[in-house]
Amino acid sequence: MGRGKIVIRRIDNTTTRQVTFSKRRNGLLKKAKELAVLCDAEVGLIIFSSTSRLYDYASTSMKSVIERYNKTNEDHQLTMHLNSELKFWQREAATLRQQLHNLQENHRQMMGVDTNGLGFEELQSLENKLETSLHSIRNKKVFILNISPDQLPPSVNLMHRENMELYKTINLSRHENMKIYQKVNTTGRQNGGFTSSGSLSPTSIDLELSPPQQQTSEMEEEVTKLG
Amino acid sequence: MGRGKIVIRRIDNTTTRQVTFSKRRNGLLKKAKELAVLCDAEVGLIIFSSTSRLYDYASTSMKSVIERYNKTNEDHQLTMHLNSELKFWQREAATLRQQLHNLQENHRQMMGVDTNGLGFEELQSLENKLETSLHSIRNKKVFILNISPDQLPPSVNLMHRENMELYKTINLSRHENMKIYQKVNTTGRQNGGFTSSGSLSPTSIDLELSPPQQQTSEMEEEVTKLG
DNA sequence: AACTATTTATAAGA
DNA sequence: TTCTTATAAATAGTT
Repeated sequence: MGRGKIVIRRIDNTTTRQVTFSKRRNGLLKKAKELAVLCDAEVGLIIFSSTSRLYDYASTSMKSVIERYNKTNEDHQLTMHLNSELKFWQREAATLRQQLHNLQENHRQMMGVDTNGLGFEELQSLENKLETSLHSIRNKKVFILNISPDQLPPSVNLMHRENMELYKTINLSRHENMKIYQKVNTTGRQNGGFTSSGSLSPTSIDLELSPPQQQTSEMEEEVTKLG
Repeated sequence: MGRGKIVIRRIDNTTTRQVTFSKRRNGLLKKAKELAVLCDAEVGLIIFSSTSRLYDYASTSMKSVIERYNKTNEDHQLTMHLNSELKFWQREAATLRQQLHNLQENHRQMMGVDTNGLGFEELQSLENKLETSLHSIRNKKVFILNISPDQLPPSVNLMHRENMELYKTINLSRHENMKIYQKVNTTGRQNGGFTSSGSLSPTSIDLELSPPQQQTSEMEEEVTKLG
């Protein structure tokens, strides 16, 4: 805004630079004042010339402006910090919620509830898992019983034998069911109409004890804990 | 610089004020940047809107600008303080110098030197002062002598009596001089040609002792100190 | 947020 | 530094 247009870069000529500094400094100070008055703003302006001379303006007082600035800055930094922390915990909560949900679903399926959406193969897999789990648990129990059969009441030993018989019977029926399924489901595999309802579901039978199959090292570790 | 000229006072209309704030704030920030770049200056600008929102610009960093400002301000305040202190002591020195000068002049006059610029009346006044002073001093001396005349060597008592006689003689001659002056100087009073030179000046006679005129309470106070 | 008639700022020259 | 002036830039009021 003058006789000629200029590009905004450092003015090389010292005299010109100083003259321009003087003019623009006054212009800037004037406009700072105007903004403060017109718009009811608190304004602080500090200018150091290249020769280190100070020129300043503050609508209230520089002390007040700087203190307010520092306070605002502190608040801002605190806000930013709290914000990032908040986001971290929100993400953490979302992850945990997801994990919880997965676990709940898994648990419901393990408990034989909410298995309508599962195909046979999935049910089979679930059954196998439960079987494995049951075996493991039974083994542990049997192991404990074997350690001190004499210390248990005779009624328990009786029950044990009784259950062994029942287990054998059930195991046989399971193998039969398997054969039937393999005959029916020679080709298609997706949701072949089999559900976990009725007497065909092995998981619905509530077994308490397993036959006395000895299991190994893992169990011995448990024994040391129990001893 | 717009469709109409405006006066620089708070804009009452809220919307207009906010719009103007937005425009002028941007303009101010732009000009602050331009000044910093064009003139190689360090600039810091802090603006709080009336709604307490912060807008700021610093050519280096606000921290740097504020630190430099505080440092400069400290230096400035220190300079101001030293300056005022300097001025105080300069004034103090001038006062003392003046007092010293006055006292020196007075002393010279009391000593009978540099009395050329004085008129007769002034000389008379000076003489009276010296007389009074002499009386006072003599009284004190006499008082001391009267306290313990036996403790002094006989030569001092002799001198005392001798001086008493001399004092009477001189006193008489002084009164004669006074009469002569009053005859000569019946009308004019300003520097009537009389100076402190020659045998007419009573102050040039060196008297040591006064006649034994008793003086009062003031002297008794002095005695207690001497005792 | 854009537009534009004006005012204002200022670059260059004296 | 200060003044002048042609011109660039900013912006007040309007759409």
